[in-house]
Amino acid sequence: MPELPEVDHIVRYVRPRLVGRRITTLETPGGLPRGHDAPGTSPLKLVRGRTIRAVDRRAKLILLRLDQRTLVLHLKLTGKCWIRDADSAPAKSTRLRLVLDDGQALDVEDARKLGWFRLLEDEPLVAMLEKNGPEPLDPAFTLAFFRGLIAKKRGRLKPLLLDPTFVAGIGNIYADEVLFAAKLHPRRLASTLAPREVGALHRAIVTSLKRAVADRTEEVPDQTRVGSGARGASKHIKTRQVFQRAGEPCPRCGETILRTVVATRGTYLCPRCQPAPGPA
DNA sequence: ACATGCACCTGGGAGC
DNA sequence: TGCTCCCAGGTGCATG
Repeated sequence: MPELPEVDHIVRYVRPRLVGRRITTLETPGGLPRGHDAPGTSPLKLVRGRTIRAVDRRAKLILLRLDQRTLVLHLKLTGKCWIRDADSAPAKSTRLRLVLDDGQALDVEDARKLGWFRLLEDEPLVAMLEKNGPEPLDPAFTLAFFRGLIAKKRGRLKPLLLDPTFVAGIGNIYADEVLFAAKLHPRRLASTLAPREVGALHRAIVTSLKRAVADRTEEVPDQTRVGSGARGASKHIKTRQVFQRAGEPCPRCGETILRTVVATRGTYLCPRCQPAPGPA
């Protein structure tokens, strides 16, 4: 489900409710994703009795810092996090419930079971985090830095933006929003960008993500869909210029927004603002 | 080394 | 109501 702004929002929501709390029990009411052992036999059992010292985000990962170790959560496409009363009935798709010493619980739900969680010591944690690309909202993500990154790339822009080792945190929604903001077609080759287009792309990445983070100010994140399913839209659809808006007018020029497929992913664009590259 | 496309899962909506 | 088909916001890995 979530990309950088959504994961960031979830972290801001759970952090004050988790930091300083001790985990008393670990439950897996809806069954674990593939590859996970039962908690009684896996390293996950080691979370019991530990105190949550901090909650951080890196890329789309949620990091629950415990004593000595870190519980890493990846929500993938359909993962959600809720703070619930520990007495409440868990949702059907609850993969993990961490019961806390104040009677609350952290529920991790994931209908498609694509997400995962792992308890890691510092060394493997650092190795895992290093595989992610740079954080686009970090002050170090300057235009000069970005020029160096993209100079080595030749592929099409959409799959490049979706590559988590290129830049962290961008998914299918923000890839389309970024390319629209930069007025670049998703099939443009990175190697064909003029210097001012690289500048526009850099600016679009930073401003689109910053705005999405700043928009998410409610205390409890919107992790639901209205109308739901694949075509469902969260209430933040208002902040989207093109994504899932096929058939609607472009907010910039009024041309009809198109849906197409690029690198197997549904892709939305304005054909006038984002002219297609030549056949070559 | 780099680019591409599919596999991994399940569920919801549309159309018949 | 109950099919069947299509779609889904991520990423690791096999394949060119």
